[in-house]
Amino acid sequence: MNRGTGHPGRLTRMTFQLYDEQLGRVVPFEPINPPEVSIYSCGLTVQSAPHLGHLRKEVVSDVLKRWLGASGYQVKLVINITDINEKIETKARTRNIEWFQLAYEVELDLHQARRVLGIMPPDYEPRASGHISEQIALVARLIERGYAYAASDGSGDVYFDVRRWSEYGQLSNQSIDAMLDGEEIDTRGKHDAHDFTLWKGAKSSDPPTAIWPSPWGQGRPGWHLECSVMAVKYLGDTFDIHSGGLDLKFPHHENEQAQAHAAGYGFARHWMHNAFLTQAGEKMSKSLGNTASVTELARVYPPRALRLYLIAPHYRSIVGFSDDALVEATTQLERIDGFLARAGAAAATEFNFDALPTAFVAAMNSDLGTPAAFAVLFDTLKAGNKALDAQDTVSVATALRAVRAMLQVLGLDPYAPEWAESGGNSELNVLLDTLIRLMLEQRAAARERKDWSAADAIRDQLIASGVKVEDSPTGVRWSIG
RNA sequence: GGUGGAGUGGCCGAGAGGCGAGGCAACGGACUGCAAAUCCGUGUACACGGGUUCAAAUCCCGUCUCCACCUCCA
Repeated sequence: MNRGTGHPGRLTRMTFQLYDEQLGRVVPFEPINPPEVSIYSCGLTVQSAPHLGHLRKEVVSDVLKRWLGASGYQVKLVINITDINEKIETKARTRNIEWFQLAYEVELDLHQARRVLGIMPPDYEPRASGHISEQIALVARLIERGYAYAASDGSGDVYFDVRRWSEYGQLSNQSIDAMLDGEEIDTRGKHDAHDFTLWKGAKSSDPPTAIWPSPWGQGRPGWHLECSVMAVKYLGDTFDIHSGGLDLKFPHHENEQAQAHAAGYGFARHWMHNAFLTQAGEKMSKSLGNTASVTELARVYPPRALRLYLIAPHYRSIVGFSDDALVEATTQLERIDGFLARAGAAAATEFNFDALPTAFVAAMNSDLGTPAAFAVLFDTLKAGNKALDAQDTVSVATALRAVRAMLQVLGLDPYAPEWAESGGNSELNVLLDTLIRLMLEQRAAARERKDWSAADAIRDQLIASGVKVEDSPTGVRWSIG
């Protein structure tokens, strides 16, 4: 990525604002060690292929990273892989494979889905199973400090003592006494039903490859523990942003924070939660069975349209999934690409972030305000189109530079390397172009002799084959559409 | 029961006291041989009932409906 040299870093760096859930308003973002920014984003439990809702989270952290990068920060993004989970084991068993095989399979699916949507890989992607010793150390530390205890029922479990930690509930603004009692929860061995598991004693049904020795006997770490450990290990005791889906706010993030703070870590300075993708008004989730597969959708819609659809609404807004919305996103993308083509954009075109319109910068700085940012993009597109009509090449070039820079931030620039492979086989493209140009020459000849029916017949054939033909003062252009 | 969020024009989707974000669709016009693309124009939108104010989609009170979390979940 060409960051340019004189990007507006200094300006934007001071003014980026993020929504603070506890205060209910945006607050200035102040990194601990500028220009570095450390972000931990809760990753997938790799039990089945990711759906579009999961990818919304990925795309949000990708845009956040791109924006902070464009603003002059050096971003370190860590996204974990949760590969220790009973559902993974159960599913693997039904397929007669090991849990780690299934986990790895899904991890590869996730990577593929990221590539499809032009999401840059995180800077590191640790797996929970690779951090057992660190997790055991954290449990021991919490016991030592009096915030955790081994179960008295011989189960080998270790729990976090929520009543001993007075700030428990702070992140999600809940009090233990007001929470559901949860008669369903097996409270044996717990001081309080809300105490959560740090270490789970082994059960006879556990695969031998999924249990580890510990001071409390054979077992495995609890889910919440993994993230606390990996975040601290890779980003430090205190880091800038911790993000994830809204459903993780409680209990996962609450518990993560409780453990980390009780262990004496500063932990996350900002929490960021993205809202869900919904289907018919309900959260898209595996358990509801209303998920949309990324790879399947990518066969129907241009992948960049999927990405546009995911980032055009604000990250804290619920987004309703529908085919109509994806069709619309595709149309919007065509508007963008139409301008790029007419303005003569090419991979080699120079651009940098100085070209970003100030309104775009302001929008992005305001809690990653992508809706307003897209409004600026479309305004610029209109200005560029007008300049094109007026043959004002200077204004066209200005608009093009601005559009390219904005698309770069949004991860939608078709000439960026992440979309290069979606361009298909270049030899085939050259061949296709030659053939279509042949037909267009025949059409031009027919038009020359005012044989409209012959000219239109050629165009109709092309349209029927999925090739769009556009006449313009500077010549004919074709595109697949 | 607790916590948080939502209800905006045909549709999607912003905003959060005054001047109609943006997009898609539709209609009219310009351009075109005709189209396509592009541009110009066209909309008395803010769940309901009260209140505050010179001014309310935005603030206050009440009501209804919906969603999420409190259990594995982006």
